Amino acid sequence: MPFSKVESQVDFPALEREILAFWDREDIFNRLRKRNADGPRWSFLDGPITANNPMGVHHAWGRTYKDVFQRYHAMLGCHQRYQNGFDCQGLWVEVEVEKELGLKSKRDIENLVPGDRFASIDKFVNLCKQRVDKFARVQTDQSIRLGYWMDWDRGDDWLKAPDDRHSYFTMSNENNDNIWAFLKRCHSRGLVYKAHDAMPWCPRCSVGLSQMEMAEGYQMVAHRAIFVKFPLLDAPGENLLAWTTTPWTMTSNVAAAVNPELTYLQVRHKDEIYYVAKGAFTAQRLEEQFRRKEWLDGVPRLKSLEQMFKEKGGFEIVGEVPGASLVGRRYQGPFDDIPAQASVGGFPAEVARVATQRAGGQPPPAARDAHRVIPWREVGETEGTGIVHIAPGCGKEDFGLGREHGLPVVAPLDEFGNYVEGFGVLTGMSAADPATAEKVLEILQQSGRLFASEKYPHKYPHCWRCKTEVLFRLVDEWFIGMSWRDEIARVCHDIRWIPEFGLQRELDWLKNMGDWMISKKRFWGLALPIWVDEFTNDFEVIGSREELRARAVEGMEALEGRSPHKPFIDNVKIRNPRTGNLMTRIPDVGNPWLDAGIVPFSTMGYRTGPAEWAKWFPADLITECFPGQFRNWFYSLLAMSVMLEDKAPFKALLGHALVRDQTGDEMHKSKGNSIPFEGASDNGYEIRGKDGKIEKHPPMGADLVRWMFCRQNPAHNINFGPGPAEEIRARFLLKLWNTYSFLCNYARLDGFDPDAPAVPLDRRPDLDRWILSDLQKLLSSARECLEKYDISSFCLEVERFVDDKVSNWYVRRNRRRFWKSEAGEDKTAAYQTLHECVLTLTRVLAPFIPFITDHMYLNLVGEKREASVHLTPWPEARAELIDDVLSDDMEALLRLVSLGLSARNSAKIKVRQPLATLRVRAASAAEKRAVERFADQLRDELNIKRVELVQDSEGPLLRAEVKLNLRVAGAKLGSRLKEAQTALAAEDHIKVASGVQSTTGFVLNLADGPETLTSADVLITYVGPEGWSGVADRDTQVALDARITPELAREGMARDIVRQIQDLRKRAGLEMEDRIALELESPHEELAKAIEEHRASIAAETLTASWTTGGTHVADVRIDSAPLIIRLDKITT
RNA sequence: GGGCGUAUAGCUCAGUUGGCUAGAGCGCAGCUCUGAUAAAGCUGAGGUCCUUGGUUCGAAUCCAAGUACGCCCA
Repeated sequence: MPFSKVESQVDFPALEREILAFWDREDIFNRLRKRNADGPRWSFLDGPITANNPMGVHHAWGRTYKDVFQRYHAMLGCHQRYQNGFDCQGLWVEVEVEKELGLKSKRDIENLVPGDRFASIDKFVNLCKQRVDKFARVQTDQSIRLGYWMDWDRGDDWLKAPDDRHSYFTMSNENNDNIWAFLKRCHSRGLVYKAHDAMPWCPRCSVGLSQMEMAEGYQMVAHRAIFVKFPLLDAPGENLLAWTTTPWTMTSNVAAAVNPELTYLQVRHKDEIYYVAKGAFTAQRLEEQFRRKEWLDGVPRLKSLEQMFKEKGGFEIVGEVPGASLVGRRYQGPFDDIPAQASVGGFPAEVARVATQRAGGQPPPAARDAHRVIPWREVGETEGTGIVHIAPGCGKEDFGLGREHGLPVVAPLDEFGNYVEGFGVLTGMSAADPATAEKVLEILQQSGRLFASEKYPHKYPHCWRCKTEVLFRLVDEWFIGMSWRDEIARVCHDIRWIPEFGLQRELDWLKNMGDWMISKKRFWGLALPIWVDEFTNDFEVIGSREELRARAVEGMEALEGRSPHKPFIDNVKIRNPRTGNLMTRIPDVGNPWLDAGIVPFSTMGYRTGPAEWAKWFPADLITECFPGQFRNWFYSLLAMSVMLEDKAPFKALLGHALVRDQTGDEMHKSKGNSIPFEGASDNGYEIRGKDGKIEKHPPMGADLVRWMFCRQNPAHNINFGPGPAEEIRARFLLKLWNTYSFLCNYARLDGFDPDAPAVPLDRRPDLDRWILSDLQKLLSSARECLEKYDISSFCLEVERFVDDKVSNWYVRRNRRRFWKSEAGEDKTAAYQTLHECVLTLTRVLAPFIPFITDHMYLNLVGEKREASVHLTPWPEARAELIDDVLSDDMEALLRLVSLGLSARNSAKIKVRQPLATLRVRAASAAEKRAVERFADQLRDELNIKRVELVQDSEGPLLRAEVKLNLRVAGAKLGSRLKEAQTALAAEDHIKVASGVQSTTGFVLNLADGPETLTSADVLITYVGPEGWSGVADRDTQVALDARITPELAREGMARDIVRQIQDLRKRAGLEMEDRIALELESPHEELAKAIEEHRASIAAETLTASWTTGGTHVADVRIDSAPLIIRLDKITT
């Protein structure tokens, strides 16, 4: 039985929980999948979510999109995979597990089981796996609550191995094998290589950071910057003046770089000469940042070099030389007495060995013998001295320059960021420790090499996970050469990027990126399948577990039945076919974007069922949060797919921006402005406002959260919070709900049968045919928008349809058709029309707000029904119902009503007071038709007796009256104001009115010259004939007869009386259909007369069955200040 | 330094291939309606469509330069 009573107060979260239970109980999702099993395929590929913490409300944006498009395609009958993905491996999980265990460093992990490194790593890796499982479960439950329909793991599924679950896990064996195959393919093209490089390195995590990771962690910090003297060997008393923000790297100085194109000054100061770039000497360093307050507290404004020289006792500029003339000059380094500087070929020994090998057996000189000036065009004059200290073991560019110029490398740090042996008193000290910088300063001070020091604020990279400052350290890492980037760029053009600028972003990244560093010196991750012969440096890349099994000569037994993770895989050895030596796997794990990028292959059966795979590849759509992913997931997806198949792995990409708080600030747990998912869905949540006060807010429910994301333009950040939520709830969800509840509650009372034969369209009134026509238009646009993946446009259109059209016009105009007591075709038509609108809305909105729509659907349908709205087919527009002329006419009517109300407003007569006549001068054919065809609507809506259409031949209906706006025009005209007033009065006001509103303004000629008036200078009123109120909008004019005759006044009183009676009925607790006995009593003559005149209509409006005296419910009210006593009683029959 | 994006009412944002007097919501002011009622509606005030130049009969829209902000890269 449809139409159970609908309360207007609704608890959406509770309703949603009931629907969740219903879906579960009735197995709706699986019924849907079964129904679509033979349908055309629609391939969605889920980007794996990091299973490391519970979801926040920001995760719901992308997940809502994912669900919307899958549900939409399900309604179209498409067969889908519904596979969610979890990203499992990587440093972020390790860091959280470390935190849980209270570990401080990599060494602590290796000593987790004291004294047993193997067991320690095994234990740690297992804890990482457990953490992933734990949060994958949490996120699964949260996603289910969001209404996200995927093939979720439930109950015992969680006991299965990752490979056997419904969601995919990037730690699975299948994922691993596919990545191995990818790497082998890269190796077969000669792209895999190992390199020494000075890389950004986190001393806490003991791990190198890739280019993509480093980009995430820039923070403003102040470093001790130093100006150091490099005495030139060929000219005693002359110094290069070098500058650095990383004093610890001075120990490893090898060269100094100048820009050969710049001019350098010779500055004499205390009997010595200093070389400094000319522009750098006087540069007001970081002055701009200082002024913009991009600064740090406690850091003084920087001094120019000139100022420093002056303060230290004055200077004299004695010459200028081109930078090129400095190139090649040799100097004495700042730390030449330490052993590391004296080591031939570089330092430490391994570095010297590799360099010697590279140079064909001839070792480079020791660093202290290599100091000279090298040219570098990148050297600038805006910071420092224009002379850059080069330490190839401590910086990326330095390393590159060193290689270019054949310089030795001095690498000072171990994996914890401490100086190794060979650095004198500094050995054992941490480069990250500010005290070390002070020690370096002290040493340079003592040796007379320190010219000056300062605190220098700048953006410096930090470890994006643990926020530790990054150091640059010489390491050997494994890379995939990206010389084939053009192949990737080519397929980018095959993809539909939404927003479109995505393509440009991706191409930009591809153009600028370096080689892909794929190794990580950590524990929890993909085991890189690279086996090395330590004696010859031969290496091999293994392409699968089967291949490894075939090649393994030891350690394989222990790996069988285990996932290919550390530490067991580390014991597997293979033999070098060339030398017969044992080959050992490199200890590194892989970059986690390898894990995520392979999923178009690993999750669709690339290795195991190529025929099936080909049916799902490439995916029709992926959708993720934009920022970051161009260099992360999108990049790895594209790279891996191009390497394996030379094809884009997806056809369309829908990206969205970030979730901000409702004031536009970034959400942070620490700021107290982030919203946990459960808080938004069910529990309510607290946020800290800008004033620091904590406010509690009720839950929004999943549908509201979803709708807020759906209606948002994906290219823009969303300001999310209780304010916008409440606004959208009131404006859209409640409007929809109120309309639905209006329909149900009346349909219930009237016993409306939704399955009864339809009243033919030509027998339904214009209003019915209009709303049905506009409904069809909405449906076509729904289809169009969804095919373009543009849901925000559609959502905004639905909001307008529900609010402006259905709720505010159709229902309001038709209320009486539902109220009237007699049944009949007109009433049935009204019900059928509104029912169709609301029912169709539930279907078209089902993908977006799946809970509310299903609840509504189930209460709206009769015998002809599916078990759930989600089992209904997508509603297609019926072209035969579209009537464009009718839509135009209705729009014209709305405009005329609005003008009429404006006219009433300016006459200050309330709508309840009936008036005699409205005259309309129409500006368009549609308006003319509207006046004729909808005269009854106009009369009713504006409470007037008569509507007249003025013919064009009758001339204008209104006169414009223009007066100077004294406040504005007075300021402009001054003493000429009086004259202007007179002159203006003499002008044709119609012409003035149109003149001031044009772009040129209206020119008024005054005694001492013309004055141009604009619309701001005047007040324009449109006036009708005496006693009429007129309003104009563009060329449409309406005039309202504002004269209230005594008859009209009494009729107005009668309406007021009705309202007061209705009010009393309600206060007396009567039901809508209850009949009453009524008494009206007033000593006021006109009021009494009004009662007598309108007794019949009052009775009809208020369901008065008899007139009596002495009712029990009494109200003492005033009608236009005239006293009235109302007494009534419910009649019980 | 390079690339991409954004700039429209006090706030948040729509504005299609260039087209009449640039719109909405919130907020503000004044009202109204009243059996969808702890709901709803109307009217109004409020705009240098970032600036300058160009193309055009016509520019918020297209082009160029500049400014500011955001993101990415170096």
